Amino acid sequence: MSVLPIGTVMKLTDLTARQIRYYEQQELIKPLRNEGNRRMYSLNDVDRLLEIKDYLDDGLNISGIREVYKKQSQLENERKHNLEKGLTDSDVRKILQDEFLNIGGLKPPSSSFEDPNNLNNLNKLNH
DNA sequence: CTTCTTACA
DNA sequence: TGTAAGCA
Repeated sequence: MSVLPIGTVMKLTDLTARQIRYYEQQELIKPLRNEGNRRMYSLNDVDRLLEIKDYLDDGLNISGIREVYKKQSQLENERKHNLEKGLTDSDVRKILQDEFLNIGGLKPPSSSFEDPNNLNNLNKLNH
């Protein structure tokens, strides 16, 4: 996956080597190293660098961007975790929607809440 | 020639 | 962030 030397990435992102290495220090990207200790970047690294430029333009600082990616991988893990329990994204949305309706007391136990299968899903979700 | 690390008028 | 130095 990682085959691009820093020189190529510089041209592709219009960033200086200094900046690219600095963002690595800040753990915004994690390029691999080849046998000669040279940094090798993937296309995903390039995309991320381009993203970082946009965030910087939007006024975010390094730590702010770090938090964005942190929360991002956080949600990513939750999604995977739910999938492991047999719940698709649409299942989760449906369950969450039913919860709101019932908490508000605006809707008596409906078909969905009395459905054994949905109760089972709720229990899994509240793990 | 390209990249790496370290350091700083 | 830029840039120079000394290696690899």
